[in-house]
Amino acid sequence: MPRPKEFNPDDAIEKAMHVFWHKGYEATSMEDLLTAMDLNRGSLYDTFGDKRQLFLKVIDRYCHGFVAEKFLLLDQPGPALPTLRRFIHEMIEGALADPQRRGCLIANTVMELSPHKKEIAGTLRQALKMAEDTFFKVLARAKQQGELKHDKDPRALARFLATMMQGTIVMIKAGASADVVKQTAETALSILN
Amino acid sequence: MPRPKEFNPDDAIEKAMHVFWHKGYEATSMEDLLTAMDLNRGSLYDTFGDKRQLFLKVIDRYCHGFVAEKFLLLDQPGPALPTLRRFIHEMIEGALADPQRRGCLIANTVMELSPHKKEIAGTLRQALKMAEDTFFKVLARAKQQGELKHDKDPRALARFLATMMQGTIVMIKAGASADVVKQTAETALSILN
DNA sequence: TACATATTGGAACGATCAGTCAATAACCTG
DNA sequence: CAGGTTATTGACTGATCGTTCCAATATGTA
Repeated sequence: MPRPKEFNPDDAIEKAMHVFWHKGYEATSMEDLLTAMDLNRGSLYDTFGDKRQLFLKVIDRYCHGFVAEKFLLLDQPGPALPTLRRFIHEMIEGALADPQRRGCLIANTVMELSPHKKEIAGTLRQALKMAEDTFFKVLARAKQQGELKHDKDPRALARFLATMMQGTIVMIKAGASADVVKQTAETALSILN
Repeated sequence: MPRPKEFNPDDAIEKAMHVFWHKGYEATSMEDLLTAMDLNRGSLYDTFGDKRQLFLKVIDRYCHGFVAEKFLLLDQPGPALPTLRRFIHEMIEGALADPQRRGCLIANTVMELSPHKKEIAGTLRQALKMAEDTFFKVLARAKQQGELKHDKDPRALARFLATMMQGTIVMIKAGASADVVKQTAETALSILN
């Protein structure tokens, strides 16, 4: 049996995630990653492969270990619409609370890389689809429970909410004030009435 | 009087714009720009300064000579809401028709650079504010002309539309289908009813 | 004709880029 | 303790980055 690693690969991935999240893919250098992850070139390349492979792992980690967990809140039983409203609200509060205003790593990557790198575009589409589907489930439940009028289309509303969420991220990154962002979200949510 | 330039600086800026629009700021090299603009290093640096200054000129050009012109459509007299709907529709058609799905240079730059580069963030915020204000004007006019119910808030709706527009751009860059994008826009516009 | 300036093409700058490699150190098993 | 295996380390690669500079050439005006 070999010598064990001196670092935790999961922790290292998470540290790399924050760098990519902050600076974007192109602007992040291996030097940045090495210092942030606090390991040496050899260890990084041996463990995670090159920059592209590391980034794919980071994206995967962000989607499954960071975003998915928050969307779990929407799967709880009980009143659906209040839960949905609370979720949106918390998402916005979280994005506003980040002093760096990094927004969403998925949206950032969509904007930076999606048109060029096909392999990663698939993963990103999948993540957005997951968000849409989760919205759909909670909206369908809301309709079933009589919280949503009969003429509302849960699928269309889910797509609308997903799109609105991305737009909100853009506005937050652009420096919009908290008040304006929240008011705009309320306007958007009024479509559920 | 000196020898005149052999190239049209405006055309050169526009060519540079398309490169930045396609690849983003960081991923665009001076080499890319030189070949696209079809001029030499000396000419480029003498005329436009360094990469950062050139990019600022590009952004300015995009905002004033590319976007502003399209928003002029909203200033026409007559029925306001149909004009607004047509504008949104055309914006989406244009973005979908671009085979490269480059989205919006302003949104791209907000996502890539806004949190880091303060000087450019101001220009971007200004551009987004212009969009919001133009939406506001047309919505205020709609309300005045009785096309919009009395309980609707033009300012809130304008911010909503601006945010929705950005979200739509993200979805288009993420590869959403034309049908879904248009349906989602219709859902968003139903808020005006 | 002569001066002034722009273009051209390329050489070269230091810095940084992503990635490689071999020597060294640390650990586990036997 | 010894032998084997792997992690760590830091120097090193070639390529590319943005930028500067220069000498040669071309073209306008005075």
